[in-house]
Amino acid sequence: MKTTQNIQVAVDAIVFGYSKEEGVSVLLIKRKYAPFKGNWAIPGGFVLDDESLEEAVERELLEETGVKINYLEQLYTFGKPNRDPRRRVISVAYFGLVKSKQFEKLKASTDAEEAKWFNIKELPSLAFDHDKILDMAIERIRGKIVYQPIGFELLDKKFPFSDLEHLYATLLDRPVDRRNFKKKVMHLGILDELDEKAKSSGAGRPGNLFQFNKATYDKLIRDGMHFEI
Amino acid sequence: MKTTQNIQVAVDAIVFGYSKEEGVSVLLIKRKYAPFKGNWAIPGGFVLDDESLEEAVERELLEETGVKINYLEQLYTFGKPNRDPRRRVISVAYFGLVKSKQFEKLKASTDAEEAKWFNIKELPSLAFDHDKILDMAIERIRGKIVYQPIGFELLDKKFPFSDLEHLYATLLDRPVDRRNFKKKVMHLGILDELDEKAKSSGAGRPGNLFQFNKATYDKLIRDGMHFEI
DNA sequence: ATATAATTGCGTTTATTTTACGCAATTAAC
DNA sequence: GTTAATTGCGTAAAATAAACGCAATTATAT
Repeated sequence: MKTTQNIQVAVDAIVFGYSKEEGVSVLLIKRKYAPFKGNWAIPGGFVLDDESLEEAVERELLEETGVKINYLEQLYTFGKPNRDPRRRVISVAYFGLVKSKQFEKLKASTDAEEAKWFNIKELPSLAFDHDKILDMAIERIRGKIVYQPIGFELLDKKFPFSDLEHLYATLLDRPVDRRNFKKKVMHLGILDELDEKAKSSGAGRPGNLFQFNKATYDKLIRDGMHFEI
Repeated sequence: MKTTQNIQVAVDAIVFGYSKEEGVSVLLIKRKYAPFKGNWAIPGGFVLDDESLEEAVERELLEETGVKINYLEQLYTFGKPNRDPRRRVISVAYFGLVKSKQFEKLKASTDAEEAKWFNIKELPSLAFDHDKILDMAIERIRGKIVYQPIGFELLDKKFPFSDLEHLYATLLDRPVDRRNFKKKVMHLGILDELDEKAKSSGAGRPGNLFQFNKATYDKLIRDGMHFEI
């Protein structure tokens, strides 16, 4: 009742990073081997027989880019018969987030000739059907940030409030009223205001640092709270 | 750089149906073969080398249950190494909807000894990790019905307004104010009110039939409309 | 030192949306 | 004809979101 299948299973990871200077960026690699040698692509690779999909993602990311992700969720599985010119490959795409601090250290290796962050407004065209995958990931992060607290996964553990505001404005690509935004976010009751001040990042009055309180968030969610920005 | 993989790719389909009398139901099959012989399970099977994932879902569903689905979307991919006791299987789960009319005609065959609709409030425990998959599907349909017009895919093409109201109340498992609900839905401008009256389904005053206008919906969405119930 | 520009912190007012609920009209069943 | 069920249309109050004012704090330039 089952014919021997000839399908390979891969994972891909669309990883986003953020900094106030660079905006929202995505991690891409330049392919070292054919097909699409020299083209930019989403990092990823084949799943080993005894590892979970998530383990495969983390392994491939570390191998190809040196990056450790902070948040990972499944995006979509792409399985059209001819998406890879060599053979049938279905690819389970994940979408991941890294914290600001991790943002710089990249070291390409194995299948990747180079790893690099690209601002999501200045993307090259990609190998395979990776353009489509990336589009879907960008749509997902934009859609999700308003009803799930994933924005905090892109910031450092402690951050000035203005960073959060700037992240939302950048990602949603629209102005955010500072006062209403702060009212809304603080009213959720999931941010702890610390006693430390941010080290002056230039001009202006430095404010306190804030920190996302996941335990409180989980508790509130259990009690029926509805997160929305 | 790539070791020969020994992973099988399957698809599963969680199919929901609805009728005013039976409520929201899900289509399950009783397994004819080991493992889990005689257990209820989600319909599905292995993907053939040259078919897309969606084609595989439709083929398996037709084979195992005789049902043709009206709406199909990908749910999640399950890939933990030991979810199938025989060998490594990753399963791409889809979630589908059928219209009320299709609701009755079931004919089990191939791997299925029997196919049957189960109300989502009276579910048996299932083979493999199918309980988890089904939970996720129920969560998805509940979550999605409020921000995407998928409810109409469960009703017949023409339906009395009260059916729509009853569907939302049943699925969301909370009372819906008839007047506010109608105001909200009609204000979206995506339902055509027909001149036909529903044939009296019992007592009370019969109202007009309504019909979802997908063309209008698509146009409004392009113009930035936001569907929400 | 002092003025200037940048940024934070705390408000108020107005508009919009959601929720709660009243009540007459139509129809089938008794 | 009366009753029960259901539809169709509305209004008032409550909650939420949007628009905007302005003083306080701090680094930088003069």
